[in-house]
Amino acid sequence: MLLGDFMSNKYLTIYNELAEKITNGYYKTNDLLPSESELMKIYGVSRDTIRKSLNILTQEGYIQKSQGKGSFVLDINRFTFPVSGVVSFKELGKRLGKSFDTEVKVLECIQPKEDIYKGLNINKNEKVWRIFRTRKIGQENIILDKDYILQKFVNNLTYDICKNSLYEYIEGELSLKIAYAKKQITVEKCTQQDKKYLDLNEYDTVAVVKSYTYLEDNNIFQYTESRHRPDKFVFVDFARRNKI
Amino acid sequence: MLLGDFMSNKYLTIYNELAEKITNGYYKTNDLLPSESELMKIYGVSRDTIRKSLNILTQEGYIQKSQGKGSFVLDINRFTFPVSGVVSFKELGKRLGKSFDTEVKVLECIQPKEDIYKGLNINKNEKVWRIFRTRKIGQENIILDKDYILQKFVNNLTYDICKNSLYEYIEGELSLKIAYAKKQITVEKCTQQDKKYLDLNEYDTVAVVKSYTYLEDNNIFQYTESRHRPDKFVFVDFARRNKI
DNA sequence: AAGTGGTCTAGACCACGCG
DNA sequence: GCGTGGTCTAGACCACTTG
Repeated sequence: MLLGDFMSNKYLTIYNELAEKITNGYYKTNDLLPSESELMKIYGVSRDTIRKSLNILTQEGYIQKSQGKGSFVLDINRFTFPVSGVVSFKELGKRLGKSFDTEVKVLECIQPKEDIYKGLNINKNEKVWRIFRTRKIGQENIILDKDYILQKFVNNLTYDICKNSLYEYIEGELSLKIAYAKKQITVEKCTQQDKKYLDLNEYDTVAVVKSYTYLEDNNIFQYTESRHRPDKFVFVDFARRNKI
Repeated sequence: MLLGDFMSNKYLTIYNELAEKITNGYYKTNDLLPSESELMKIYGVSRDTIRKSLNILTQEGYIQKSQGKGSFVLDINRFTFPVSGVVSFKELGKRLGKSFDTEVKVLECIQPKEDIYKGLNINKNEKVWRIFRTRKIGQENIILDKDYILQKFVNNLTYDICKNSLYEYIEGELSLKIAYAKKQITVEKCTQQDKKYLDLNEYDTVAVVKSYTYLEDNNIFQYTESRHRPDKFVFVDFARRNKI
């Protein structure tokens, strides 16, 4: 299914509408959603289509189903910082209603060093874009993002694109389809580079989010290291228990 | 569906079998799984049942589907530390093939202080179990787990249960159904308590995972604070991009 | 053109909660 | 007993990839 086709999908349309109503407060925490058969009538679709929509709501933490009872609306606001999932910095700003200031420090197309090309599983000679950006909250530089993007997927990059939103350009203009990412969070001693680009004050460690991003065709596309001053770092996750 | 009923479910059985074959290496990274219609024949079930199994594999990061091509096996081993999801310490040890040493430091039933009962959304008078445990890797105490569990769900707790596995007791013996958890990861200055229970060496911060755990009937059940020495802390996440 | 996954439907039966 | 969600089936048509 395409991103740009404005949801010709029934189940995604219904998912979005229900999610919106939960976010709005039309359905409130601990309310029951209409039953599946009621939703069938409301939207004029089959039960399976309704169930697909409800499954996504469940997966995303909007509702909790209970056999014999119905679908309860969960409190989506207990944590208000939804960093989980593959989300870009600009999208994050939007969700939080704040604006962050991004500065592009480095933008170049290089043959990467060993640790990078090995991590990306490419050969030595393949070129990648190296992008360093700092993110300001208030007056202080809090986050340093180091991106490495395979050039074969993104021919041209400009300061403006990097300052605005890489993901917007990549998914919008280039219509590359980002599928999934593997992330790892650690705490590391800060480097000279961290000190150079960030206002670390008394801190001598940084919280580091390393992630590999993949496209729908299963090609690795990007490696990112996001380095945060510890006191401003938050990562939030909604996890369902794996049965079995 | 029950945990204890040995998967009378077709789609879970098939999911488990396929996941096992991927973990085994029977299906290798970048292989294509048999097509949906082949799997239908292999397992003698309908297409929807196969698709349910494949959806879970997709969700868990085992495979990536591609319209017109098939289902590719992903490299499940790029990160070998699957901490994501709701997983107990003992299960983690099993997956890593290591054994950790758990010591129960505090076990008592109390009326909690303000920050705890407010976080749990209960009233002042309700009793909770307070459990402090340290986890040793090698010779050093690396993790301090502080659990608060509502007493109304768990009447009796013993040192043995806490030392072995709380989750095993809760899901096995009491057959409470854990549904989901909300987690938050931050880095905090270490407290006197951290210094008391952990071998922090030169570190003056800890990585903190706070999580609220909920049952299938939507009741909050537990609050946990897991405090890690920064150099040994890793959190791994597999995230699919949210369309729309 | 043939094969793959993606969406949607209609109908059946089961398991659970509640009055 | 009734209504709820959970599982499973059979069949249809569409969209995409590959030869």
